[in-house]
Amino acid sequence: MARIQTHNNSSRKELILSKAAALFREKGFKAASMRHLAESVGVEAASLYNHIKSKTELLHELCFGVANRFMQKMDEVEAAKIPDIEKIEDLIRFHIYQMIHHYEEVYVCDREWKYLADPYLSNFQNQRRMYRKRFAAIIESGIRNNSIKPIDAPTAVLILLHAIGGIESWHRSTQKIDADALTQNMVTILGGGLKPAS
Amino acid sequence: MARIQTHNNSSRKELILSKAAALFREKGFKAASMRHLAESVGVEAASLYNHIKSKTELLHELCFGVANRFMQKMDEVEAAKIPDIEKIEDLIRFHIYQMIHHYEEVYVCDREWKYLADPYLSNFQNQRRMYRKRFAAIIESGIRNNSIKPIDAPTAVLILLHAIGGIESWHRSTQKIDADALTQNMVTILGGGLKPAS
DNA sequence: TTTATTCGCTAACATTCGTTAGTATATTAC
DNA sequence: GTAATATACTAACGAATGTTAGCGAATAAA
Repeated sequence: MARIQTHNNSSRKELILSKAAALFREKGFKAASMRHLAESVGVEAASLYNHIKSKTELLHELCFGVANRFMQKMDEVEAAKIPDIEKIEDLIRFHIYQMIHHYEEVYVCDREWKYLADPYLSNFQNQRRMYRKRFAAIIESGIRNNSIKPIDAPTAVLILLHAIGGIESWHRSTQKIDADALTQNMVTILGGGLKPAS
Repeated sequence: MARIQTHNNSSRKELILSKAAALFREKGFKAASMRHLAESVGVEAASLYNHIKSKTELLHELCFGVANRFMQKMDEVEAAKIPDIEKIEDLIRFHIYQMIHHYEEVYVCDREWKYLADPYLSNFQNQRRMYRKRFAAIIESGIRNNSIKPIDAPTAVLILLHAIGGIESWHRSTQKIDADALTQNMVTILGGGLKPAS
């Protein structure tokens, strides 16, 4: 019937993407149907295909959009001339920030990537593995110069990343503390577990 | 055609349950079909219904089986006469043990519970909320007697539980350290983040 | 104003889904 | 041996899925 946005506004697809992120997060990728998505966009299901190629394409774009942001941050942090422990806290803060301010996409990227189709799936898994390796390398560097407790670095990375993923629960919580306080608490607990007893 | 187990062996359903856990974990509840499950049991899809009521019933039983084990452990820990910090480490070790030795069910309980049908869904969410409250209460008690750093207890619980959920990645890892070392590392990092600077 | 393009719609498609009905066979109980 | 029960099978159902085809109206370009 009526077009919702003017023609020259190319952000129609971006609206679909953001609605898709919310829907995939709420229902899960498999349980979210194109008809649901269409409804939340305010359009019939078939009309979506004037803007997108397929349901999976939506997942591709969401996942790699998020992944690229994290990779870019990792580049910056690696290049920075600051102590290792600060690099880690910087990364933790970035993760938390992303989780809070781009909740839906980050969550989808975190929990629904396994439904990616295969050229993309392997690519994504490689990027993920690489990211964790680079994170672990920073921790190992910190261990060598005694600014970090001697622990198994891959295990530490695993703990950090999943702990941050838990903000999901905070996000849904009714009586939530404010974002800054949350960040500070997480850095205290997670960072505190890394620093050697002084 | 041929029955796979003898009649008086009542564990046919348990086989289905354990195959379901593995399948739900691998594919996700929605993406796992009864025909896939049947294949992995070695039977036609319709035959499953001689043993189970529905697909959702499988999820119920998996989720509440796990949830009940954790609730029972919490009862024990609360009743024990040991310092708060030891209670917490005890719980952490229990979580890790469960995650390692009952991986598939625990994972499914953790990540797929949202597909429970509604009398069960609310029930499950309540139990979950209650469990976290009781966990947080132990932390708060520890804070009051100065054996734990003054932090936001609900946030700490959230971090702990999700960090442990990350063992999922360890489980899939090719070059994994052994389970005891993993446990020790996690207790060091997570416990270390809680103890006050001395 | 005419022409081309964008973007909505309805209708329909082939698959896949969970599940039921009805039947046959093998085991157990008597 | 006979009756009863447990459990496997084949066939089929209605519903929901992602997606395509084709059409009409609105916008942009000429």
